[in-house]
Amino acid sequence: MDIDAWQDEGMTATPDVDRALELAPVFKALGDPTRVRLLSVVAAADGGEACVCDLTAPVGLSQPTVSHHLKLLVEAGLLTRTQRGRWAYYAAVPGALDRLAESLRSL
Amino acid sequence: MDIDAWQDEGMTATPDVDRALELAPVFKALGDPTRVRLLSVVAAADGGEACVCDLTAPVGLSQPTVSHHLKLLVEAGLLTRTQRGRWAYYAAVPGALDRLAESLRSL
DNA sequence: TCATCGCATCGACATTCTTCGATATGGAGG
DNA sequence: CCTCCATATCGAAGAATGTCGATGCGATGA
Repeated sequence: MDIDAWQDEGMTATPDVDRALELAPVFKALGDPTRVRLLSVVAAADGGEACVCDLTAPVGLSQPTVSHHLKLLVEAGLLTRTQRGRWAYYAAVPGALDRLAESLRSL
Repeated sequence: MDIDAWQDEGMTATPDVDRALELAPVFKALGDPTRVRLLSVVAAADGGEACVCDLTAPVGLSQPTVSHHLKLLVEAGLLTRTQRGRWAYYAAVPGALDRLAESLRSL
């Protein structure tokens, strides 16, 4: 990568690069209509949480695909996963979107 | 697609789907560190605009690659392109990021 | 008019992503 | 235990993405 090249030259990455590198993956997680929709459905769900079985129908995709997208959203720090009984409940991370919006405004 | 399936069943797409479909492409444009960086460099540039020749060095990529990323950012409605002489000047679309941040907060 | 400069486009390649069906895992209940 | 049920993981296929060198194109200046 270019950044590695910089570091090979003994230079330290600028704050701009650091912020871009930590911001882009979150945006990438939001870069799919299905995931934006999942986020929206989860946030609007009763109690602020929903299990996978409640999410497959709204997005119209198979269960494995929905589980995959949910995993990406968790890895991006936008959703949490808690297992209760045999169900996995997904909920929005409080303030995550607000913090992201703030980073966006000060970009 | 799933949405087509819904429409085949005589259902109209919900506002959620519409918003996800118009929001996701913009987030996808921000889903690459290089493009986040380009946006930042352009915004911080003198006069709020920069030509391609000023942008290749900061991101450490080839000129065709930078032009490609800039095109994506323009298509996403985040940058404008104006040609003056033989230079192409890119500038941030005023308020675009703020509007995006707003959509994000009300997601 | 012709050479040059800045940038866009093209063609190609490797990588990543989206999606699915099939299968594994693990908790609940009989 | 053994069987269901809800999810996760796996493996694969097709599409999309990031990157580059080579080339095309419009504008400038000699």
